[in-house]
Amino acid sequence: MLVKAEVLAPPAEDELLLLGLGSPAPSPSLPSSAEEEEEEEEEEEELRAAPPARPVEAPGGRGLRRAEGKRRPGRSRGAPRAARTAETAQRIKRSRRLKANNRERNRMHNLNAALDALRDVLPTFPEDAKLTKIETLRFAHNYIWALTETLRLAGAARLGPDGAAAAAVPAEGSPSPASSWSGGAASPAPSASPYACTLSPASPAGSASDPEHWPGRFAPGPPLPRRCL
DNA sequence: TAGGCCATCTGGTCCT
DNA sequence: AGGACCAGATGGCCTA
Repeated sequence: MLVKAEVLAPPAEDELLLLGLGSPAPSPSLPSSAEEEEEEEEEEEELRAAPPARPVEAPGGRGLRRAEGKRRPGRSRGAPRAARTAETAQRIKRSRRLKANNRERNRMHNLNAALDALRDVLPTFPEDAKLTKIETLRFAHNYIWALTETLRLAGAARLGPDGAAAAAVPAEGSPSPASSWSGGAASPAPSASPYACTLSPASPAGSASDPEHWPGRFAPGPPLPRRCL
């Protein structure tokens, strides 16, 4: 998956253009590590091109005073200072963007890893069925609700028919975890058996008349979802 | 082929 | 200033 995305990621031609770099042999399919390397190189290039104390930005070239005695050879052929400054600014901007992209990518990878961890603790059938992100979240929500109900019922049974509310268990009528789900849609009906199909993400999710709780392939009744059911 | 899902990029906003 | 977070846009892959 990750590999696919990275391999198929379009070559950042515009980046190279913006950077004004020659052609650093950009393979159309840059693995992320290579990409990062390239970015680091860009960073270095940037630093080389525009170190913080670089006098280019200083008006009047104050910073050059030091070397003012001898004119730097060969510089005269370069782009005008203003152009170079603009180019440098653009490079810095671009570099920051790339860094931000990297962080964002990592952030999403972490998020996906957490989602995978969540998938791992959710019972699915067949075993290797992979829930989508939204399915995972909904299923987890419903699953927690079902477990909570189990505890509650078990507690109630232990305390006898009088039904004193079991400690640490949601009292009857208290909002189930689903109460704030799907934009405040009603929680799973207490009367509905949440255990009818615990292995299905669809199990306890609200009443059949609640479309918010039965989205897409989780909708009750035929057709059966291609996964998990 | 349309629609769903996904990864990534991007610019904006908020926080430290 | 820089990083985290977020939402919109985009494009690829897959399935019905």
